[in-house]
Amino acid sequence: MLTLRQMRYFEALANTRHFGRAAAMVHVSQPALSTQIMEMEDHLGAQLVERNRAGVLLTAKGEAVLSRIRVILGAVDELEETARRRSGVLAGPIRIGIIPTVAPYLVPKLIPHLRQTYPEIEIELKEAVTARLLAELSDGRLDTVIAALPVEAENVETKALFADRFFMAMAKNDSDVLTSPLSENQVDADRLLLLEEGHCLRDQALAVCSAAGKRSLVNFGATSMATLLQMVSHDMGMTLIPEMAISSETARNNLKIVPFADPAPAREIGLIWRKSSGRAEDMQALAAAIVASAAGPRR
Amino acid sequence: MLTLRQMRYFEALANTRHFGRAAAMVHVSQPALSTQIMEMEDHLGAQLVERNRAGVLLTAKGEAVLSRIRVILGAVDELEETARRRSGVLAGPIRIGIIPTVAPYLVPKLIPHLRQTYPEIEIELKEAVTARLLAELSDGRLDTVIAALPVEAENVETKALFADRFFMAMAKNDSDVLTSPLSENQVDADRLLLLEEGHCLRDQALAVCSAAGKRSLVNFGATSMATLLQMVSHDMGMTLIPEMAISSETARNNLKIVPFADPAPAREIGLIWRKSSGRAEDMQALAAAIVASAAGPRR
DNA sequence: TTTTTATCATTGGAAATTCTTATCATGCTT
DNA sequence: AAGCATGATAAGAATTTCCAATGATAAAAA
Repeated sequence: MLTLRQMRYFEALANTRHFGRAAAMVHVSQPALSTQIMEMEDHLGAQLVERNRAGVLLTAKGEAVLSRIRVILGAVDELEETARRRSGVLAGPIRIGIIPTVAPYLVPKLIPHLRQTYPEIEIELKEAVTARLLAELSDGRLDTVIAALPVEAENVETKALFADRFFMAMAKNDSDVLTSPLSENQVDADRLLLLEEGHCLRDQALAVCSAAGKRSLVNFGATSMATLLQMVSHDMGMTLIPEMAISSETARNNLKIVPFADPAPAREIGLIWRKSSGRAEDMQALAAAIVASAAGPRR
Repeated sequence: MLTLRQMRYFEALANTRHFGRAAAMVHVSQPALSTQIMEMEDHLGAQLVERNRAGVLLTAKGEAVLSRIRVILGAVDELEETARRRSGVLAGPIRIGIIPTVAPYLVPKLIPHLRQTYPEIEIELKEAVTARLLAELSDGRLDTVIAALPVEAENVETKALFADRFFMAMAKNDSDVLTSPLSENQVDADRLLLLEEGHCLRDQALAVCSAAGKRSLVNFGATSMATLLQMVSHDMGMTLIPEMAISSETARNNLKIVPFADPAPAREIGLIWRKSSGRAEDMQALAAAIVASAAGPRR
């Protein structure tokens, strides 16, 4: 069996062209190195070096083998270095899944914050609906998921991060005159616009407006909050908007934001990871970073 | 210390996602594999796999390590295969040096002959004057040299291949009328054309014509036999031509070839290799191939 | 609940590999 | 011929790797 040890010895031998000095270079006795070189030649079925009084020469085949060995040893060094360099909290790769009704508002604050706090972090992001994210979490393609709690998943741990209150968004010139603060049963379910199937916010909106039974007029199913609010600003209806989306989505739209009466309905955003991941420390740090970047710039 | 064994075990584990099956795949017990994986994680200072009842998951770092490991193992396989594939007489790489007054006449016959007889041979050729070839032979950049004997070199073995008689070449319309066969002192040293310094044929020509002391008229020093005979055919003088060069060099030139009286002067072509090369078998085979291809097509 | 099952970790001692020291063999140098 | 430098060989010690048996744990079944 060919070993890295043999390759390292062989490279030393090729560099020094001398068994004794090569042995010293790899901190081993000369017979030990001799033996390994011989075993290597034996295993490869070829003479790699020529033994002379005046030192050692590589055969043509030895040269060919040497150049391949150098490539291999280089790759091994790289492997060791990259694997080892990253250690500590949130250092190295982490794969995060985020639901679409959170991602656009959280990511622009979270990522820079993480990069600054944990310079060695390597973030990979995935945006999808909760069910898909949980599936990927479960088979190991994600390390953690940011979604609305509660979630149905096994073998996971969960940490609540913050509550995200709901508001009602409608066109500034909407003819409906609603008392502010709003009470939940004032909402006309026929005018309620929703995200497409699968988004948890869709279900939450229906629950809040106690309209699960009724058929919503615009059953179009928007693919994103931005699209949804675009529709709202064209007075096609109204929708529930989570607090964290307000500042970025109302800046450029013709929208009026109406609060609900206390206790305001809200969703709870949480962090989810596999119990078996052994990354509790990373997860606590990540949770803190999320809370900080979601809350920080708000004030 | 990271080992190939650990990498092989890890790859099996990544493929099977199961310690027991991975262990079976590499023909080892499960604890043995477990231990190696743990040592690897320890050494790299990073968790590579996540242990679950429902199998095994790779961490993000584990995935990164895996892809590098696959590259490394692939390179090792290639190394083993290419090194081992070639074995047997004159199979694999051989670096041959040939002097310029032999190469153009021998190589076109020798190379096809070798390729046919030893299909796995990989020939690398170098053409240079004897001194340079012997230097490269001595420091291992060549495996063998084809040159005129005797040579001054240490730690080498030598095998005489064949004698190569000298003839005198002159322009067909040369005004000198020489008796044929020629005796050596008939040559007018002032008309003798020579190769440049360093070619053994230059010294041999001077020796044959016993003109070492005299200054040759055309001290131009041609760089090759072809050039030299070009000059001869333009009636700029005459020169010594070795027998092996005659057929190809006279075909297109306006030359007259005059033999010497017996015993005709000749050079001896031989094969030279390092005593320590351990390739005596290859060398005997090569010698036979050279004799066969130099003599064969002559009759 | 308790039991069973599946899975990976741990332990203890055997087997194998690898190492060191001492010595040998060889060919060059003196 | 003796001395020197170099790599090979030998014998036993140290280290690594392995296996078989067992433990620990959590999910699945009873």
